[in-house]
Amino acid sequence: MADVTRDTLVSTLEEIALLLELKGENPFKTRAYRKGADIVQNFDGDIVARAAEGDLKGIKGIGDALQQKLHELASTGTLQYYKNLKAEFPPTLFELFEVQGLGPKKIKALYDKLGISSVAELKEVCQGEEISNLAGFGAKTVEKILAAIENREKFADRFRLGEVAPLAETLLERLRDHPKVSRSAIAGSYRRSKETLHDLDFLVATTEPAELTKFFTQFTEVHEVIVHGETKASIRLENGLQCDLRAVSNNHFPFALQYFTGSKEHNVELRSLALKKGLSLNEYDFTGEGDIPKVNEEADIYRALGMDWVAPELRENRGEIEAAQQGELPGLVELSHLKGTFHNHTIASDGKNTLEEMAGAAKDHGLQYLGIADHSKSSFQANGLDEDRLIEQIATIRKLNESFDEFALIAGSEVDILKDGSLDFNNDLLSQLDYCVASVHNVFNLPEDEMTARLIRAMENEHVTMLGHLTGRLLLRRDPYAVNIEKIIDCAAETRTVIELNCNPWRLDMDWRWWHRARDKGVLTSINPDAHSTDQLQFLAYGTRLARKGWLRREDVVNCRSLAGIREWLALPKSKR
DNA sequence: GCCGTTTTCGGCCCGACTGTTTTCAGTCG
Repeated sequence: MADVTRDTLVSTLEEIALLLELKGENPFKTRAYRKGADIVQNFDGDIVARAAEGDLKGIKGIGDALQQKLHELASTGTLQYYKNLKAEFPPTLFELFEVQGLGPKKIKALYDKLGISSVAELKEVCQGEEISNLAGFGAKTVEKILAAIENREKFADRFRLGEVAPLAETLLERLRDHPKVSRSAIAGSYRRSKETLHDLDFLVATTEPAELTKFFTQFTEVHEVIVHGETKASIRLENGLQCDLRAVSNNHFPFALQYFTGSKEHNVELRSLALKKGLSLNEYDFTGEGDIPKVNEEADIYRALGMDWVAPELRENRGEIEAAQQGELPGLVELSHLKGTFHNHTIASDGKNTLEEMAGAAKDHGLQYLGIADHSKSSFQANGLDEDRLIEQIATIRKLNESFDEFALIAGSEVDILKDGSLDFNNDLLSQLDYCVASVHNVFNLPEDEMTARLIRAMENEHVTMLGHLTGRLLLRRDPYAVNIEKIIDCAAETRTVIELNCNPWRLDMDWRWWHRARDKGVLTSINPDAHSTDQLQFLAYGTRLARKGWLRREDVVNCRSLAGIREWLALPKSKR
């Protein structure tokens, strides 16, 4: 039987939705599959196991038909309904959905009338005369399709949060500084702190919307203007990133901010709550028969619906609405709560800065302590330290600490977890350290049960304080290695091993979707930048955003403790932490 | 295909923008 993962279920439902669209099926049926895919994607729990056991009753949005199909897929590895649908169209046809401006109707027309079933064929036909005979495909449409094909080849579809954040803030500042702008924000998945983004959604409050959309399309970074209207414009920047601007009145701003922040699922819930109160909610206003609540800022909208304001990071329809109604939203961790951090490198291994420079940078960030965790000897590609060099580094750190006032370096190691789960250093040496981060840096391709056992063995070591970058993923580059995260969380709770939240924008690992569950089992985290240079301490900001997204509070994050507090905590036997 | 404190049938979000359609369809978010 094929290995069915959550991703298998999600992508199958999404493909069914596309196929049904191509067949011109009832759009609401299509939507039901797409919604189902979303529910499976975001389900908090082992949805694959539940599907395999046929235990999907009571999940809103997954009715009888989807339950049956998910069960068949999870328990047998295939889905006949999907196979039959898929057989009706050539497999390459799906590529066409990646071309901006092409939807199901146009793709169907291209396929039915001209037999186009791939991007290569589309490109060819667009360069000839034949396509102009097709209704709805005029000269401009053809030109746009060719440009979209070129963009698809040239630009990425998604971007890492850390890769767009500096640019996003620069552009926002430019809008904010415009004299006709009274309020401004970036909404969308950027505001929700998703780990990767498709686009940026800018929003301004202004009395002169047309002037602002024009201003926006004239930014020097613009590669092309995709749309440009009176109140809305879309541009593509030179790096391929799409940016949208909505210009609204000051009164509409809170509604637009709420609406364009999403997520879509969160908003659907909010609108249905509004309806129950006799109010209709859209991106501009409340409307309705009775009293219309006064709204000056976003929080007023939530208040009017009888709930607390929900931090944008939580707006994924994963329980935040119920919590907000009951006044039970968590007090989320903030960047300013961090008093120190672990997992940082120096020139001793593959870092760019010395101990002294890293310490100075940490102090500049207002931190009271900085944990040093250079690589261990097996990571020879990273110039990992052997036993002698590590012992020397510990001594250097102890000595340096005598020169600090109200600051300390904490001596650790990022010790490799070897293939069998044993560690790169023996316990004698590990016991001389203040703490230890254990990470996998090689043999990524073990079967899931072996990889899980490997990590569990490492966590069972009393000297392992925390697990580094749990899945080894590199966002948009390398998939996570196979590991049973539920079992790792259970083991972390039992062995009192901290799971790191690695802040490197390429990693952001463990994934935010697991933190709420881990937290509820008593697992602690450490927000670690994995800094290889002084400037990478800034990654703490990304990690904090993702920790918030995972519902984490100050008390769930060990490096929110003061220097005195963390020393006390580290001095405890692991089982008492 | 999903759902139900107005419904087990009849609804299901809709506005902005573009292109080609002489009054609106398709796409996107």
